[in-house]
Amino acid sequence: MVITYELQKECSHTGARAGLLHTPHGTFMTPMFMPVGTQATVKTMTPEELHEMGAQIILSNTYHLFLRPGADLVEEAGGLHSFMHWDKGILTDSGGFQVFSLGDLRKITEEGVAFRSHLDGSKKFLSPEIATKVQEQLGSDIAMAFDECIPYPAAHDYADKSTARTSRWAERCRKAHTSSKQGMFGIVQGGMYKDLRTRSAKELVAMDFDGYSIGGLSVGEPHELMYEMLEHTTPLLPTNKARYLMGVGTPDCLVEGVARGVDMFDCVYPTRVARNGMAMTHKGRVVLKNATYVHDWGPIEEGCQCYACRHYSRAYIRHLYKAEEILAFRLVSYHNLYFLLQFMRDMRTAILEDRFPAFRDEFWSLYTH
RNA sequence: GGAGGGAUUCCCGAGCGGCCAAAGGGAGCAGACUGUAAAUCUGCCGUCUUCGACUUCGAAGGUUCGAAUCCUUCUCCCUCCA
Repeated sequence: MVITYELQKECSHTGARAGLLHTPHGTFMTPMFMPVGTQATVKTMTPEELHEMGAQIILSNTYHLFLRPGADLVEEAGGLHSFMHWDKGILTDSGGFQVFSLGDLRKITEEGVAFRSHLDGSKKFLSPEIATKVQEQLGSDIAMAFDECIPYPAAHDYADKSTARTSRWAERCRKAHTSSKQGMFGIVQGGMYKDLRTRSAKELVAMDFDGYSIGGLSVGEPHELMYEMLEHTTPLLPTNKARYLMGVGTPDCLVEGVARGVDMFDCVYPTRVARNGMAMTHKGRVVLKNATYVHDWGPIEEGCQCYACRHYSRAYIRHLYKAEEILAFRLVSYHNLYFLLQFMRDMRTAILEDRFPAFRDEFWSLYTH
């Protein structure tokens, strides 16, 4: 198997676990956060910077790269790693999320999904087989099965049919996948229904993927509901494989996800929010654009060792935002990613030292919002 | 010296008798953002405690039921002719 998970330590009070994920591009520590680089770039960050902040695996996206520049071109470049100059892990999302987010631009059938390109309106088609093929061409370390991310709220009947289809699609992906240099994860769906989550998990586990992700969460439902679904789902997954909660990236959800046995996360949140003027800290959000920071000469977060915090004040960064200077986006993207990456490292250490519950309590005592 | 044009709420700029507290931008302020159609989107933006009331459209007078819009004078800007 190309991708393997090695469990190192389980928390004695929660489901939290620390482990190692072995991939063709290195062994990475879990729990981990994966920065998102949809279009073969983590917006505004160079690979050197990602390295420096301790990023291990980054995400990229099948749908977006399929449309532009096209899988053939990336293949011609020698795959995504060499195309974008990143020598660590890459996980490619299958395009399943775009099935969910592109709304009217797409039409789902048993065969696959017909898209209207958001770039030029042209007709495109993605199926389990095509998504798999494209990901093989991209050459990521981990490919994701092509799924449908169910919106929230969704009726049981719809969620039922959609989840069953996602399973059939997963089976097709499994069959279509031939690469020996790439692993593939299955995606558990089921909406907010436990019976469907159970069925989905069982069906996927039977297909023996290299890891399992939990999809269709963090789509607008209350956090408590997401935690409940997670709590129900992770125990259904094998302990010797990695579990990946897709699309989650605020610190509160990360701790609670880890507490429920999740090993991997990804999210656009830190980078998107950075471009919109907000920094993430242990105390919660800091909206750097706000007038309160005009004369604030302290760093984004006191004690943070990131490049931005070591050299720049909130007042300066606020000025950069107001002047629409690109450096603001870079500095805060750097900080937010660093913050989450460090946060995951701290969690991992706490798990290894068997003090995760205390870590979690301390986190909640500081965090607001 | 002569002939025109113009002064609008923080800025630019529409309005040219009632539907105007006054379009639209910008700036400012605040909020949202969770497998990225996102350097995006939303709200507020004269004062007062909401309905509503009150004070505003260079200044002062005037016409009118009613004026940012019409008239008179004044102040300041701009263009052209000498």
